This record gives sequence, C-alpha cells and structure tokens, in this order.
Amino acid sequence: MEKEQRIILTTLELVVKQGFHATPMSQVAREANVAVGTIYHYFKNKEQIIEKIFLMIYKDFGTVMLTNIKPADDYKTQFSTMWRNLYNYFLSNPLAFYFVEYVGVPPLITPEIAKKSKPFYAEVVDFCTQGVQTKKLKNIDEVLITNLCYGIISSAVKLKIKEELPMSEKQIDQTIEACWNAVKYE
Amino acid sequence: MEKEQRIILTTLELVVKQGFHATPMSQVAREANVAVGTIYHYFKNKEQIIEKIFLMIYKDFGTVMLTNIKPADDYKTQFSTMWRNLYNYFLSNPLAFYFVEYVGVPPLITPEIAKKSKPFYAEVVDFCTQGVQTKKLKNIDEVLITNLCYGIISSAVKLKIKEELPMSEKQIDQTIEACWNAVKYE
Amino acid sequence: MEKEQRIILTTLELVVKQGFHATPMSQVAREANVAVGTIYHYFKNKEQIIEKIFLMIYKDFGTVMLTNIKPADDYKTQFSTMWRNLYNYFLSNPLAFYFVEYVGVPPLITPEIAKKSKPFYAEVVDFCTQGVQTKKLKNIDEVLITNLCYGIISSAVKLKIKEELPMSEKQIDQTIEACWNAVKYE
Amino acid sequence: MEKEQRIILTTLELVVKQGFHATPMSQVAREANVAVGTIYHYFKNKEQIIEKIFLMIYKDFGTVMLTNIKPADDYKTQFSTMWRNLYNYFLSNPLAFYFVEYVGVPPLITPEIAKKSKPFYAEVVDFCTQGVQTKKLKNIDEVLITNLCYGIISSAVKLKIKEELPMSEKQIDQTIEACWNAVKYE
DNA sequence: CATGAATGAGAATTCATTCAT
DNA sequence: TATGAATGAATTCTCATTCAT
Repeated sequence: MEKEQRIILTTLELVVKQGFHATPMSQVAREANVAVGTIYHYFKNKEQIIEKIFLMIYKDFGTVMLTNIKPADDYKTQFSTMWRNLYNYFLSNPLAFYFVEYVGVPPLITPEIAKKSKPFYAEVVDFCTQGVQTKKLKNIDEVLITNLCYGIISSAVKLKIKEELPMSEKQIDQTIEACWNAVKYE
Repeated sequence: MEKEQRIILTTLELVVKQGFHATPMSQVAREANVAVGTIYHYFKNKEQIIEKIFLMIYKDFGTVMLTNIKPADDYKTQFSTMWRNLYNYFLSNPLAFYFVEYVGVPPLITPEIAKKSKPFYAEVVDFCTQGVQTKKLKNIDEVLITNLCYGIISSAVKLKIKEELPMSEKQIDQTIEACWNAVKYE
Repeated sequence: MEKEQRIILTTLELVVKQGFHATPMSQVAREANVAVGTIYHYFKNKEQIIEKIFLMIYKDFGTVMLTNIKPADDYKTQFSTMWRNLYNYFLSNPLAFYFVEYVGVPPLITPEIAKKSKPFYAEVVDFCTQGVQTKKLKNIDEVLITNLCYGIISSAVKLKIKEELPMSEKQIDQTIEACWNAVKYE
Repeated sequence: MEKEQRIILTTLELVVKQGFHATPMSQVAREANVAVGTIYHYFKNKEQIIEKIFLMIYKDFGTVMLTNIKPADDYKTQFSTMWRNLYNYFLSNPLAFYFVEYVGVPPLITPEIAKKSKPFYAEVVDFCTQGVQTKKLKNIDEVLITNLCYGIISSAVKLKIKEELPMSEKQIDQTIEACWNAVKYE
C-alpha cells in the first residue's frame, strides 16, 4: 500500500534524526503527505509503526547477510562475506543502522517484539553452528560468536558514520579480518 | 552536594528505564525528594543533567579500565585486564551501560559533548598505540582497535543483561580472548 | 428495513451504555454489521438517529400504557393498570428506560423534538382530565397529575434497576397505590 | 481555594448546558480564567471534577432538606417542609438540578461514587423510618418512600423549569400534598 | 444501495520551565 | 537556597462525515 509505506519510511527518517519522542505525529503526517487520521487508519498507535519498522529492517538484513554466499567457497570466505555484507548494508542504509542501534531498543522494543525478529537471522546463527562443528570456528556458543562479530561490525560502522575514521578499504579489510580472527579455530 | 547528586542519580535511573523524553522533571523531583524548582537551581535545563551524567560515566570507566594494570605483566595480560575491567564495570553498573548505549547518544549527545569525553579514555587508546609500536598488536589504527574491542565487550554485556546467554566464566574468558585474537600481532 | 433497524437498535444499546458522545459511529457501524457510509445513507447525522429512537420509544409507551384498559373497569382500576403497564414496560425494556431518562433529554433533545412526542401520550393525559372532571381525581392540572405519577414510577424503576430495592410484588403494589393516593379525589 | 472553586463552578455550568463530552477543558479553562494546566494541577482528570461536583451537590441538599424542621411541629408538617425545601432548593439552583438529573448519573457516576453520597441524605431516610414506626407513614420501605417523593418533586421541578406549567403556589402545594398522600398512613 | 479509506479539526492531557515567595 | 503553583504550547489520538467506487 502506497500510503502505509510512505508513513513507515517518513517515520523511520524522522525518528532516527530526532528520536522517537521528539517526533510528533503531525510532522510524520505532513512529511508523508497524508492526514494525521490516515496514520491511525493503518497503525494502532505510534509504537506500532516502530514495531513494523523494526521487523522490516531485521528481515532485511537477515536476507542481506546471505547474499553472494557461494557454498563452493571455503568457510572463511563465506564467513567474511557475511559480515562484509552487513557492513555494506549498514553503510548504504544509515537510517537502518541508526534505527537498530538507537531507536529499535528497549524500552520501545519489548522482549516480545525482539523475539519476533529472531527467525530472520537464524540462518546466520546456523552457519556459525556449522563452523563450530566442522572445527572452522572455536568451540564458542554460536550466539556469542554471532554477537561478538556483530559488535565489531557495529563499532566500525559507527566510526565511519561519525567520521571519526575514514574506514578505508584497508581498514574495512582489517575489521572483517578481526571478526574472523576473534573466533576462528586454533 | 547532597541534592545535586540525588537529582543526577534519580535522573540516570529513570532515563534508563523510561527514556529521556518519557521522563518528566516532575517525576525526577518527586523521586529525588526535591522540588521541581530546585532542579533548575542546579541545572540549566533537562539536557544539562544528561550531559553531566554522560561525562560522569565516561570519566568513571576511563578510570576503571586502568585498575589493576601492572606494568610488570606482559602486554597481553594488561590488554586483557583492561577489557575485563570494562566488562565487569558494565555488569556491576547496568545503569551506566544502558545509559552509554541508549541514552548518551545522538541526537541528545552532540559531537561537542562527545569530544569532551575523549580525554577520559585517552590512556586506553595510548596503550593500544604502544601495542602497535611494539608489535604486540596488528598495525591497525588505534582508534579502530579500541572500538572493535569495545564493540565485542558491549555485545557480550548485552547478551548477559538481556539474559540471552548465561555468560559463564568460560564464556567471559572466550570473550576477552576474542578481543585479543581480533587485534593481536600475527 | 433490515439495516436501518439494526443501526437504530445498536445505537440505542451503545448510547445507553456509553453515552451519546462516547459512542463513535464507527462502533455503531461495526456492531450493526454495516459500513459507516451506510449509516449516512439512512440518517442525516448522529443526532437524527437519536431523534428516531426518541420518537420510537415515546410512541411505544404511549401505546403500552393503554393496553388492557377495560372501560368496564372502575376508574381506579384503569388508572392503576396504566401506571403498572408503564412500570412493566420499563422493567422489560431497560434500554428504553435509560434512554428516556438519560439520553433523550436536553440538550440532545430540543423542545421541538419533545413536542413531536406529545401526541403519543395524549390519551393518557386525556384520561386524567376525565378523572378530574368526574371527580375521581383531585382538581389538579392533568399535566401535573401525569407527571407526578410518572415521577413515582420512574423512581421505582430506578430502584429496581440499580438493585437498591428488590421491588417485590408487594412493593410494586405499594408504588402503584402511591400513584393513586397521590392524586385521587378526597 | 479560589481557583479550584472557579474550575468547579465553571464546569458545573458548562456541563449542564452542553453535556459532559460536549464541554472541552479548554473552554472550562477560558471561562474559569485559569490555564488548562492549572485544572490538572487540582484534578486528576475531567471525570474527577464531575465527582467533586456530584458530592458537593448531594452534601448540599442533604443539608437543605433539613432546614426549618421544627421538632415541635407535627410529623406531616415536618415531612412537608422537607420536600418543599427540596423543591425550593432545586428551583433556586437549577444547575444543581440539571446536574443531578442528567450529568451526575451512570455511566459517569459509578455505583462507588454514588455510595459515597449516601451519608449525606441518611437523615432524611431516617426521618421516614421514624414515620413508619410511629404509624405516620404507611408500612413501606423507607428507601422506597424517600424515592417516590423525590420522583414527585423532581417531576414538578422539571415541569417548572421546562415551562410546561407555571407551578403556581397552589400547584406547589398540590405537589407537596401529593407527596404526603402518596405515603401517609391510612 | 453499500462501502470503507481518507480527512483534519478538535479533544484530553502532559510537561519543561518560570517566578513570587 | 528551596519551593511548588501556575502556565500554555505541544502532544497523541479520536471521530463525524465525505466521496469515489
């Protein structure tokens, strides 16, 4: 639906720039070119828009991380591609990054909503489980592995976005390599 | 000052649980046991309380990371101790963790305020610079090194706090080891 | 008309339970199983539904009061039957009672609308006029007589509906007797 | 308190003329000459103002009914005085009358609030109990007696206020006499 | 006849901040 | 220093009504 999408995207943009509470529905309506009432025709309340955005983004990057993964490649290559995909996704979608880091968090996102997002990145976790079983990765809980790497990528993205570092090709490579070294077997 | 401290700590607690905009000054006043007007005697406005908290916490953990660092120990040991200190600090001060992760961020914290916090962890960055120079750490920008490790620790803390993982002693060791492996030389 | 009736009855029910302004047309539509637009096909606006209900009910109880009135009976019997009829009608139609007492009143019901309802109970007033002329009832204005008795019945119904009194057969008899005693001749 | 009183009296006036839901707080504020926020300083919400008014009026007329009751007078005189007091009170306080009849009713006034008002007219009920015990009044439940008379008075007041009857001195006397005749012994 | 998406004015309520005491 | 009553702009959300289909 045309209008629903406009509401979602406008909210995403404003909420990231101004914060959830600092974003009035009237502004969302104005910038999405709909009437305030229309927003409430599609969403129960302000929080529900956030939930929709949250799930939309998580679905998104669950998919994105798996692109260009070629089973023929060796494990390290596939593993590195995954996290590089995530870095690239966040860089080309800074709104999504800001949202997951600062808006789509408690207390706005409850544990229940968070749970709904899990299936979207289940494959990534599974891939780490395989890595552990085939002795490509250290014998660490797969959830821990996934999150440590996520933490590395997220930090790198922040440095780039805040312009604290240029994040040259070399630095990106070093970041991805750090993910691998942090959890690789041996 | 007794009252000023009460205002700061109450604000920290409420702002973490409810968010900045969802925390009315009247509630801060009530729970800090002062009058609303009194808050404005000590602080120019709501934002200024946040700034004070922000700097207080950053000062705190700049100090904390350096405790028990014994120059006699080898580099790896000192490096590991530093990040373990951070992990422990966050675990015993969940309010501080939540604050730096979710409240003390843009757009509430402007780049100017953020800059004021840099001196507080300059020593940590310096320590990494030395590590690079003495070939203990890979030849990666020291800011990048610091932040990648911060990202790892932060992810681990989140898993523990959200109770997604037990974070046993072994898992903590694996996390600290991941920091080291991610950036160690060779 | 099927749908028009459903709209009227649903509105009656909701308006009695929630009040006029607290009853949104959307809810009427939903519970009457019609579209919002359909309501406006049958009624000019929300107020018009209330007017229709108002007249419907007044017509109703003008009729009801006269059932089982047997001219052969003596005046007191006929008079008592009338008010007992009203009591029974209200008890078996609590929605109607609540409506006339709390909803079908100013400022929603204007004097003009109220005037339209007068013919419906004209016969009851006439019957009182006859009572006065034949010295069965005191020489009191027939409108006053009618309304005093209405007040008695209405109070009794409220006690029963609010469950403040059981309103046993005996108490009902006492109530009807009170009507008679209040205005009977001598 | 000056402002609180102004809010109460303004609300009473507006709510009677326009209905509860048709009376915006902004209008109350304007006509009471206070800021909207000030209303919420004194009252939790709109409903609470109504509750305060409700109890204020019930307290009022519990008192009023007992004025000029001289124990030396015979029972009928005292009984009549009471109801005449009520009639006079309502006539000189039409706002109070409209309020208790149309605003201070369910669903706005819940059974719990209604219960709070009972002590205020307990003495009137007691007086009827005595009347029954001393065989001045019929052996009817005192609550029923009280309410039947209230119904009579209320109907008379309505006729006067709606200007359907002039309610001459004679008609008032007839009304009070009707109260007595309706429930007197014999 | 019937629908229901869309509207936007208007409602109740909140809350940062001020200021007289 | 400390208070808290008072403010009123701003917020979220509602809802009667319209109109293109």
